[in-house]
Amino acid sequence: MSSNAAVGADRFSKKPLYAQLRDALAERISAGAWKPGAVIPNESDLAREFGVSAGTMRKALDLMEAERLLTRRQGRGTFVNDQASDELSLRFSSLRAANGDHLDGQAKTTQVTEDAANELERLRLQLGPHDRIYRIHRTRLHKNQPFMVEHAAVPAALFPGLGEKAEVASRIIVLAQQYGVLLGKAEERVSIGQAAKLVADALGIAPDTPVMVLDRVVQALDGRPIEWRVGWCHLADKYYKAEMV
Amino acid sequence: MSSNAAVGADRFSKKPLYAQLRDALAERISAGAWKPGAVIPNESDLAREFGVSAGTMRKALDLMEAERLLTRRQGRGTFVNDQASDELSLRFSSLRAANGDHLDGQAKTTQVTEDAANELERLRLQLGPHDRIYRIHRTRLHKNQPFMVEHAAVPAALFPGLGEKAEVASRIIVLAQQYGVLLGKAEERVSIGQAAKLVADALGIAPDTPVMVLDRVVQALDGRPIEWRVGWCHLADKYYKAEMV
DNA sequence: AAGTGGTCTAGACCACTCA
DNA sequence: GAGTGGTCTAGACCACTTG
Repeated sequence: MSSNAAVGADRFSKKPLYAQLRDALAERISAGAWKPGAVIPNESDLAREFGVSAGTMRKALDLMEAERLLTRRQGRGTFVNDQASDELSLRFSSLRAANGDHLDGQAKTTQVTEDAANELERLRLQLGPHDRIYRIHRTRLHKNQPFMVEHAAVPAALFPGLGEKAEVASRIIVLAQQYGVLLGKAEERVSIGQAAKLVADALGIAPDTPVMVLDRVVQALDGRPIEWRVGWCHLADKYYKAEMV
Repeated sequence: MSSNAAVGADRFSKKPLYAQLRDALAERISAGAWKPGAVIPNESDLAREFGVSAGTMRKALDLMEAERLLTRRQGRGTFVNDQASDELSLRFSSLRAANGDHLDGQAKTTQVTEDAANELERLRLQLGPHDRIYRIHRTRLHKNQPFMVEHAAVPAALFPGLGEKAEVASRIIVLAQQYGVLLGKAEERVSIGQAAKLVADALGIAPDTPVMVLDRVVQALDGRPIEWRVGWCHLADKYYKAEMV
């Protein structure tokens, strides 16, 4: 009984109830029904609304907290995370100044173009032969000094109208939140290369200077690739920080 | 009532019961009472033994699974993880061959010496002025080609008698399991340097060739630093892989 | 069929926050 | 003091594995 009707037409879904609840709640965030920073109803109200026990609803909320969608605070309530906050928006920014600080977020977007995805882009973004992408070229600055040139590609289907926007968010995390895309994990390949002429010019270094090459794919919460980005970084007085668990 | 006496003299500990249970169970693994690969008693037996409800014991076991101490399999039982297994022992090995494979684990240990920790070592390993360390020098090989020179330092107090061993495990994860140290996370700083003469000779490259410098501190589960390692890596046809969540 | 972990329920009580 | 999330309990039932 109790007929989880409210959880949607999950006819033959084999997912456990708490996972279905998470999906339903995540959809509310993605669709904008619950805004970043807002409080959501308390556990028992939500449990009642969905016709499940409080313990099951708690398990769903705990899951979403681990996925960085929510923050729960005893005595206060449960809040929708604002991915644009300082803390969360730097989640995938691995470069650090010599003193350990994050590099500040200034960026200059030099180009946004739409095109059919080439072979490499289709491979890295798991797209089909007719899918289109936006290519974004950017230079990142720290204390007004350029330190990294970036070429990014994002599936056009996920970010409709991106080419017409006056300002494109310089962090994929912020961009994703604007388009209702929930972020999952990212994977980065770090290697050493030599600065090509265009990169060297933009960074103010000599051509063929060794640079760190950052090749990163960011996934949505459901695992779909969202962004493929290659960055060429002049590493003077900086380092790349990785954490392993 | 129910007097969690079995959980130990936790007089004024403010930790929740499930966290105290985790500590008690982790101690059994650390002390060798439960061996790597072995099955441990089922949930309800453990709950009875410790005088807690099955749900609380489950929460402790779930925690330990997330910490990679246990593996639970429906219908089979709960097993102590063998940290020396292929899967787990490569947890902190971020270097990959061009095809994405892990580099094979051959290593040649060239030196193990005991000494007082110098200033840098005390800082990185959070040691006091009189603490001693073992310094380990190693060269790692892939397909019989040396690709990385490593200098590691570990607190002598945690690995007593290490200097007298005929063979020192080449992975900190394996070494830690041998000494009953439970591992937590690691943090790595990646930068670009130039091969010093000794490094260049060991790797068979020209001095001053750009190399990737891997500066890593590995922590125990309780947060204590266990190993500080600096590696100089010739990156030809390889890359460093980072995952971000 | 017996034994294991995984899910779900229902309810009590505690710890924290804030008006 | 009212409201929130956090802990803990007790028990039912399900899904999977193995003899």
